[in-house]
Amino acid sequence: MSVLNRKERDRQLRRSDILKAAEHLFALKGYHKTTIRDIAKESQYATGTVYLHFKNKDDLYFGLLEEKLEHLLSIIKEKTGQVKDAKEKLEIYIREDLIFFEKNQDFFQISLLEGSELYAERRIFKSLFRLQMLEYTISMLKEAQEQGVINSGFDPEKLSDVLGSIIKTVTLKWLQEKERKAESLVSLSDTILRLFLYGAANK
Amino acid sequence: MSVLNRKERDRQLRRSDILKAAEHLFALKGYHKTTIRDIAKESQYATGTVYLHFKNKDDLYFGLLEEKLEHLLSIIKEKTGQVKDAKEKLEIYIREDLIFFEKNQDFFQISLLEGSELYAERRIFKSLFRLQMLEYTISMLKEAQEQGVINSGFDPEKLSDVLGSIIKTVTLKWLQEKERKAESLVSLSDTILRLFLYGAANK
DNA sequence: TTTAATTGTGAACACTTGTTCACAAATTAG
DNA sequence: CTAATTTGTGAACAAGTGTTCACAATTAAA
Repeated sequence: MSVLNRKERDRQLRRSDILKAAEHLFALKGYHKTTIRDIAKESQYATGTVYLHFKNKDDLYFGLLEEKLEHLLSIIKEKTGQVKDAKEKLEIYIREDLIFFEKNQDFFQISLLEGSELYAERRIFKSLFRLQMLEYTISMLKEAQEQGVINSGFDPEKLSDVLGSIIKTVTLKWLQEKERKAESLVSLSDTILRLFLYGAANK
Repeated sequence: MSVLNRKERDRQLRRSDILKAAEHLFALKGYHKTTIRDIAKESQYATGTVYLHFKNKDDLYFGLLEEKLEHLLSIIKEKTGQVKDAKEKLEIYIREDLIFFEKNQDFFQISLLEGSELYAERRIFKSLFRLQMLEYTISMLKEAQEQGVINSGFDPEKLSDVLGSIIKTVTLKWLQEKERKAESLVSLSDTILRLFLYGAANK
């Protein structure tokens, strides 16, 4: 049994070596420009070994992406679970997004850039995670509308897209100018909330 | 001379045949999945002929993109040229963007999706057009701040990104649900302006 | 009409890259 | 320690694709 454990553990280690290399390279060069050979080399295995642990390149990339985003959703759900106030919920939602992106900035630098292009046709991503996240965000916004925090004139789905794109845009901008790393990404969450709720107008 | 003209005209016709096919295919399948063979076939020429008119694939794609966006910028500049009021300017800016995207929806369906991924490293796009558009938008927003229409607390560059991303998001959403084509894209410009200026909050 | 120049053609080239597979190495079982 | 099983290896395969080029077809010049 201890043998089986070691075997399994070694297997997991190898898998995780490869995942780590893949994450690093995808982050560095994006999906299209990262080859299986690259990943094998960086993780110091042979090309074929990668296929002992992952079905194919898509599996590797989308598995990674989905894993990360599922994690984000679970964090958000957990943190907002007990909160009743819609505005506070929104605040937490934005903040946790930013904290997560900041923590995983290497990976998301490219993922956010590649944006929707890749996802447009990948079954997994389209069906599984995305819908869940969207569903959660929409329900949160609807709640805010019911509580009178958000104007009911707006379509919640559209609002969800807009909020998501603002977060994405601000994150990308932050990532690109991280030389002057004066401010942390999460420190921008107030700005985003304010912009989303009250707009850019001068009072 | 009339001979020379016919020659040149035929040449332009061929060039435009190819451009048209390219536009159609890029719109349909995106940059990566459109091959020179595809373009040649659709425009009913041989593969090599494409290279008689365009240096390479990049040249074709980015030429097309840049041409379109330069056109958009020129329209915006023209329409806002005589307008003094910052809010009205902003209104026109948004409206003309939407009109343009609606008019060129085939092309932008994919271009917007592919988003920044491709551009990240292409010299031309990075330097030439993008900066001009950004510059114009920023100056417009600064003017709005000076006129007291927009809160000076926000960084104009960030605002420009956010506004751009809202327009992009709403456009993409509209493109994707164009079955229920009840509303035109341009009819959404009020919503965008309102959202951008006053936010989603309930008054 | 014949010759020269231009233009179109698509097969061939060069390269990339995801994936497989026969073989080697290592590990486990007897 | 030997045989059997599992696992790792990287060369080879297959498919795709941007680009070129020798040749053919067409057009212009003489």
